[in-house]
Amino acid sequence: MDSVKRNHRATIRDVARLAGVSAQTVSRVLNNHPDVSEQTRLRVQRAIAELRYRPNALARSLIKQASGVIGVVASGFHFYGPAQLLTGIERQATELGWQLMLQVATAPEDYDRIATALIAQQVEGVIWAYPELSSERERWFHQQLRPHAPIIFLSMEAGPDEVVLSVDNRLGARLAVEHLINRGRRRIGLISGPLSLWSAQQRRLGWEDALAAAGLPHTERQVVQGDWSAESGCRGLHTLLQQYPEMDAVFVSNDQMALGVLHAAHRLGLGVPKDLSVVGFDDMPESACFVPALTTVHHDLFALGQLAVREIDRVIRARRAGQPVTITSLMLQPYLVVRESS
Amino acid sequence: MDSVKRNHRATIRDVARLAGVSAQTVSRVLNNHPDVSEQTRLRVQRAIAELRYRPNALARSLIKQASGVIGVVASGFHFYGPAQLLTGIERQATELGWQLMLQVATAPEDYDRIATALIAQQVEGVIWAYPELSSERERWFHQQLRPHAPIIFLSMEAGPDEVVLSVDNRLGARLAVEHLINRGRRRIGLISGPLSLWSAQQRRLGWEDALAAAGLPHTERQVVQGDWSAESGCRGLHTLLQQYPEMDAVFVSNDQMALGVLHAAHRLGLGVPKDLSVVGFDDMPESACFVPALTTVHHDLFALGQLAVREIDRVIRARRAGQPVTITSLMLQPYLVVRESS
DNA sequence: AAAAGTCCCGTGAACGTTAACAGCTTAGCA
DNA sequence: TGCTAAGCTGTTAACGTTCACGGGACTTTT
Repeated sequence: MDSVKRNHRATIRDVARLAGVSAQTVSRVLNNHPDVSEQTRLRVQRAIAELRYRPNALARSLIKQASGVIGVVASGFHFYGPAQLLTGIERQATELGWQLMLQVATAPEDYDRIATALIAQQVEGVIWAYPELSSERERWFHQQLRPHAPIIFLSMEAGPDEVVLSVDNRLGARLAVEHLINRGRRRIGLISGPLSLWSAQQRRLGWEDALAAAGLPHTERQVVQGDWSAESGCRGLHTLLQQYPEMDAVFVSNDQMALGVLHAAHRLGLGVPKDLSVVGFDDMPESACFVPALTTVHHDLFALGQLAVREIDRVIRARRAGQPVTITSLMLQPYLVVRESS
Repeated sequence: MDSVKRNHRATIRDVARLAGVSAQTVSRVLNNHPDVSEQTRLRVQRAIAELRYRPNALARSLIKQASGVIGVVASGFHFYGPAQLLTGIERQATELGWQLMLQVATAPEDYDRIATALIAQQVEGVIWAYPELSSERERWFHQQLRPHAPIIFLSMEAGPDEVVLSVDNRLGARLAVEHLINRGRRRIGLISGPLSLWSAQQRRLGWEDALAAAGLPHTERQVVQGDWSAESGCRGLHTLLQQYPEMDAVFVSNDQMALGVLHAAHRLGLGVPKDLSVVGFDDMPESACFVPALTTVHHDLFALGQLAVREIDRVIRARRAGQPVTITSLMLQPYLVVRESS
């Protein structure tokens, strides 16, 4: 008798049958089209409720040629910066009604898998927040992803025809190091992040800028490369003190590594800031609670994430409407927060 | 002449036409079906490459009645625990070939929006990692989400017919407090997380367990509620010292708040562990670098996330095959890591 | 030499929704 | 009275893929 299969989700046709109307009319009710009489609308809504009908976004995407999904390529959740970025992206995306398809990259080898997945899922735009620095990147993206969906890159080198939103890492680093110089420090070390990443490289350049502007030397023995983790900051300080024993201040490329530096200094009996000044980068909320409280560079990655979504949203809407858009690259300005460690 | 629209993605039919075969044959090549001659396979693959054809996962999902997507409901990226969980989930999901549709909940008011979105996107399973403690939860889920997709809950109270994977927070807290008691401390305070969350409540119960087992009192003045942030730990210690001045040790419900406690103690001139022992919960990598290094409870949320994906994968596969599955709730055992702060 | 099996390939329908169009009714107007 | 417009509803086709089925060519078996 009952031709509806058990355990089968109700479709728009089931609703139509129950309400005694056509599928098209149900569709009109679902999409708030005006051309439906109040009486029919109510009947349809009752049928929807009774059958617990839920629209199928996949079918809708297929016919509409618009999935309502944007892809996000992130580098993980471990560190403060990426996490803040994701938070901003997520917040703005749900506010504008976009769904997020999340992809985590750990190395350039993941690019192919990620691009394939995003294209298959018909994402309408991509926010690429894996800040790798590679010469092949541009060629690759143009071939693969770009023909299918617009991309906005975050925190990387701007190439031609690419839109990149970022924080001015170089400026931030310069501010940090200038501050150390103003406090009378002259022998300033650097614990950098992985130099394959644009942000790490920019922060290093900012450190060089400040030293050069003050006529101070910057040599390889003043630099150690970490991996953003506290533990690497800890090791970094030990190595740095061996390479560069006369150091009286250190600029650390993120707050988590700076925490390791504070720890190591404490262990070694070095007073901060008396014997060694320390400045970090990120201004995580925890940094105010370090012992001693950390001087650091503040940047608003939450805002950057939000902005990225708003921009991709603009591009996508314009595309749908067949209008041309221009969005341009942009850099947010960071600033220094002075606390006890300098 | 050329009937293919400009800017239009190639479809399986375009490939078929170019290769001189039917769409079905192209489909067979794409899905590695055996019944294709080597010669045809090559012709099709050449056509795919030439047209830069990419399969449309939405169309495939629609006909296959299987989206290959699982929904993840998270509480954000700010704190160590949730971030670890997400990392484990993401890693295992890509390993098993699942796509992730990410939803962030900040309050129970978000449930409706999130469930609607996940159902619309035809997720085949849901990992619910927003650890809220609410009596209405069960009723709600049975009505809404359960009929559409299996759910695994993480870190919450197990109800009937619900599968919950979690860490034994209560045990972890008991271990921490027993350790403090073994070190001779008798007046042990608690800085808890938001008590609307199951994990925070469990940790509080573990603290009570240990005190009760040792015949020690536990009163309201020994407790302060924080919000997981370092800053709230800082404030928490101040409040707690006012309410409970004779305190000689404190169990802090997560490491980030413990950082705030260490900071506040340092500011107040309290020696840790001499005047005040501190034990945290989480064992974030940074905790080993706190000043002093933090004694804390280690739990493996990465493994928990992986496990959750493996279990939902099992359930989904069984469902597809029409087989019954039983998965059962489970608790991972945490352990104590003793460092300098106790 | 017929029957059966294997290999390879194509046809038509279906998944759940919406776009485009057509058609019917009623109202308004000259 | 006839004409136009407005309001509401239904029909058909389409989105891009796969499933179920059928069938031809060739090989093997009896």
